[in-house]
Amino acid sequence: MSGPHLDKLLRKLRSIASLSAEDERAVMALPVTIARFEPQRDIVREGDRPSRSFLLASGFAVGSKVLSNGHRQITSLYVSGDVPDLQSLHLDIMDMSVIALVPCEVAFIEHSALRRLCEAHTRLSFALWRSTLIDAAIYREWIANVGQRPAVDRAAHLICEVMTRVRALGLATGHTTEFPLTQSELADALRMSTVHVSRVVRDLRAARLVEFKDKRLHVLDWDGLRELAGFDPTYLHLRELAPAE
Amino acid sequence: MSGPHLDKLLRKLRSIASLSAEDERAVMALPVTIARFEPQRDIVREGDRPSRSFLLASGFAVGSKVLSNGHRQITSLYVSGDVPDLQSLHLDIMDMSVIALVPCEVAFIEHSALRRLCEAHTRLSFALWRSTLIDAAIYREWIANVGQRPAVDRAAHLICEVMTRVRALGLATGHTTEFPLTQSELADALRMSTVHVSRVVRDLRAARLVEFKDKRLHVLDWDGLRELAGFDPTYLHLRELAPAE
DNA sequence: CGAAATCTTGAGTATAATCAAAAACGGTGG
DNA sequence: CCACCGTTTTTGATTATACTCAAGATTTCG
Repeated sequence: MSGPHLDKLLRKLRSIASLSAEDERAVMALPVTIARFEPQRDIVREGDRPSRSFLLASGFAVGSKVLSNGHRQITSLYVSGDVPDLQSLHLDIMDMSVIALVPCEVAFIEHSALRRLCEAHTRLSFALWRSTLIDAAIYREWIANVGQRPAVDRAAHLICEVMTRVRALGLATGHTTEFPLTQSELADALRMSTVHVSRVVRDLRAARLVEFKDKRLHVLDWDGLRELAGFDPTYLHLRELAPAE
Repeated sequence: MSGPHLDKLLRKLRSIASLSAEDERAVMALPVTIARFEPQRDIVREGDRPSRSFLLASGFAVGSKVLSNGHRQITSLYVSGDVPDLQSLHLDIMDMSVIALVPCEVAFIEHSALRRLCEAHTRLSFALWRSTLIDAAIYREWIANVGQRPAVDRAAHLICEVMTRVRALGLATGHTTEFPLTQSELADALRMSTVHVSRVVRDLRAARLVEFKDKRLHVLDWDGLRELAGFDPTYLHLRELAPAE
């Protein structure tokens, strides 16, 4: 069952690597199982030992870890085209959960099929490896963001990252995109209380940098936001950065 | 020029994957260039485009990012056996620097040689990929640590991680190991001021959990420290966790 | 429309930052 | 070995950023 779902994966891989026609055919030939997850449902859970990975074909999801003190940290955001648990191909146990924020279409791909693909197509294997390395680069930036930026800059940086990523995948119209995080979820991503998120968002709005409406994000002043955040997209390792406007 | 340096790489790979005799021979046959870096020297720099990766054969290094606001975040710690910039095999530009904290012996390995190795030995390719995925898992945990734990727990968690990693590599004697970070460097890793690190370290000492002396770390009460930190080593994805004592 | 969730605002507080200065340490050369 | 220098660590006092608590407004959704 291929269909339009694997298109999303191709689009993602093309944004970070160059593939041959043969590579693309091999990707499109992957057998997948389609499933749908409602908001707040776990797609995989910390502690699971998956025998397959999944492509997020549509929707919006987050990766999260719950600590022994009960606090939750959101470690990553996923949009359509991402393969949030590709790591499970080589790591047996999940050390985070992936949670749907909106209704998500998901295409499961058996690890065995992925392994065969990697063994037969070195360039594709390297492209998938590269994809996981970019995930790691994003984690590094998040450590720095969560660690060293003041609250407003931190929020601005997250917004810059999301906007750059969705634009690279052609998922944004101008500087507007889906952004279904509640302020409580933003708080868990940005190590802030929900109260403080509310104030920070108010400040960003007052500075006429961004606007939130209907679970969508509008960046009104990209250059201003980028400067506030100190955002440099190098760490996203995109093949060609989408033009700023 | 192989020699004892590549032994360290083998030991590391064995701690996270199982290799055939043939795989091990192929690793030992890698051509390397040996270099030595003095404390505080950059081994690679943010913005570099390396044509080789390096094995840290001995010493202790950190990965760090400097933000536009001038603050520095240490994103990772590296001990002998680690290949801190293995990512550069598939990511052209460095998004962090790696800095020696003590005199470090380094074995450079050309990317071309690594690529040939991966193409010829699928199992080794997967082991190296796995190694980068474990790095990513550690980043995830750091995001959670920096984001959601109070200062003392945060420091305790970092110490637990280091101790577990060096013990898995056989680099510790009991619960004592090399630990050359100054409090200022700890501050950059744990998002604390140096003043606060001093107080936190005093508290850990007062609780008779750890002791620092001669750039070495002694864990006096492993279970107490682990409990304080809420430390669960799952995310390190070690093949067999070294026994706690 | 009503109930639940989310967001906003204000007031008081806590954790950790900053500032400042002194003590301890580590390496170097006399 | 010891005196000296720069670095690192410690301690105290003050301040700031962001948290908690609490209540009210708004939005979302069945």
